[in-house]
Amino acid sequence: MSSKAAPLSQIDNKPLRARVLDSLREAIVAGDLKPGQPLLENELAAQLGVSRAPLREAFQILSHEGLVETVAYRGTVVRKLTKQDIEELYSLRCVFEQFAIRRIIAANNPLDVALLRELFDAMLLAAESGDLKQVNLIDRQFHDTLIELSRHQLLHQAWSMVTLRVRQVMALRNRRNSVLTQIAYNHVPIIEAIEAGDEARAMFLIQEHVVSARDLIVEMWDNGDEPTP
Amino acid sequence: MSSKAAPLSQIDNKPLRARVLDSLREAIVAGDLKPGQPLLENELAAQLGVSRAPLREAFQILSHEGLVETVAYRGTVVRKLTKQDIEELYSLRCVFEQFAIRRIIAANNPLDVALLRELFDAMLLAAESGDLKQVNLIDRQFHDTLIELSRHQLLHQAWSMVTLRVRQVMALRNRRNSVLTQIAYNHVPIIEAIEAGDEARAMFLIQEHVVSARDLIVEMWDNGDEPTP
DNA sequence: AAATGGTCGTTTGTCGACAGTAGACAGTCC
DNA sequence: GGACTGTCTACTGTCGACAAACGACCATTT
Repeated sequence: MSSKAAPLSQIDNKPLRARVLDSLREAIVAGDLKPGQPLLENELAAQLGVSRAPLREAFQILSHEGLVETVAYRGTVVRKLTKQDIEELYSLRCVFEQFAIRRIIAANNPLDVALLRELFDAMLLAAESGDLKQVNLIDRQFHDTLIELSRHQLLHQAWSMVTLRVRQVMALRNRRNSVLTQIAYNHVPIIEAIEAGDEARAMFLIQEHVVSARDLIVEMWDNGDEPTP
Repeated sequence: MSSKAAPLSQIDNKPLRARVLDSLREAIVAGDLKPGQPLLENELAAQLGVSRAPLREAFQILSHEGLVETVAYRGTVVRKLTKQDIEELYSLRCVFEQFAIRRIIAANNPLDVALLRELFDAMLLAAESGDLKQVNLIDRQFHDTLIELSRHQLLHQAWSMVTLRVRQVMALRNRRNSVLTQIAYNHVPIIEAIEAGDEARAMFLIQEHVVSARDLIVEMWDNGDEPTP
């Protein structure tokens, strides 16, 4: 965000609600606030050292992002994730990425591919040093970059709704390490298909990629959709 | 929203912010609040007879829906619609509808097609009696129904962001009457393709449909993207 | 015993008041 | 004269307090 050569870093002057929002969102997608957990306004306000007003304004956004659920006069809880939620999440994610890739291919800008290759190199590096956290971070960056390179603000906005909850899902399960370098190498054919302008192949590959990611999650998702008898 | 055979209609017990939200949203998508128009909190609160708190909470949602733009300490204005916005709007809309139709075809439920045919009949009826407003309403319902029949909550949520602003766009231009019955008949081949399970054809048709709708708007969009010199 | 009705405590919903900020305007120094 | 600086104002941001609504519990009635 900040320009890199600035002698003095910019003072964070964002409204409180924005900082509260970021804080809560991070806690939710990181899994610190568990699904189903009620968010009491008084308690949270005291904990964050703010009044209820900015907190409530942050809740509005979170609710619209689908991270929490608010019932009038009943309160706000972290949204639960059912198996169906996950199916929907990944299926829409796939649609978004396919659309983004189509646009990238149509734009046909060599710099785009170069950027993706850069990310891949970084991911490979992290994988070889066994840094799982870093691999995950770059993996996320890779897919976020796909969306950004599509240069479609509205898509970008819609994407944020999906990617936030995907992060939440990944945080809530114990990610098996799998083979790190294998994860990294999975991205190569996608980049190559984009580079070659082979739309059909890119569509197929990204779908495979997302579906396999989904399957990893879904099969080990323990909580049932309908816990009521 | 309300069930139709209820002897007593439900008393509106929604929180103020929700009613404020609906009111503002309707005013914006109907074009009563013009793009660029500043929304002064005090003024609007007085006008609606509420305090600023629920109004501000409504602003949060509207901002997240892309209908207004809020700058910290500067205020909130109705979001302007540039040509690029419209391009993005319709391109994403197309992606959403294609995805919805793929799911409808996959579900292969005859009742879905029946419902769509029903809507078509109603549209045709309205078109023949020259009721432009009604045709537009049913046209909207038709496309909303496509999304709903996909039975994909997340898609439905993302769709609302798109459809709201499409309504705004349509409200802001003076819709040429064109040939009403022609508009209605445009939907027939789409329904037939769904019925036949011909995915490729349905994809093509809905794209044509959306693109032609977009072209009608874009070509007569007068305001430039960058009015600043 | 089941169902109805009332009370109470907790939590959210709303309000009015105060503090803070950005931009506009005018004044001052070079 | 030009540019910087100080003030002023209208608006947003935040707060604490009060009102309203819900759910749980208990008393009452049939």
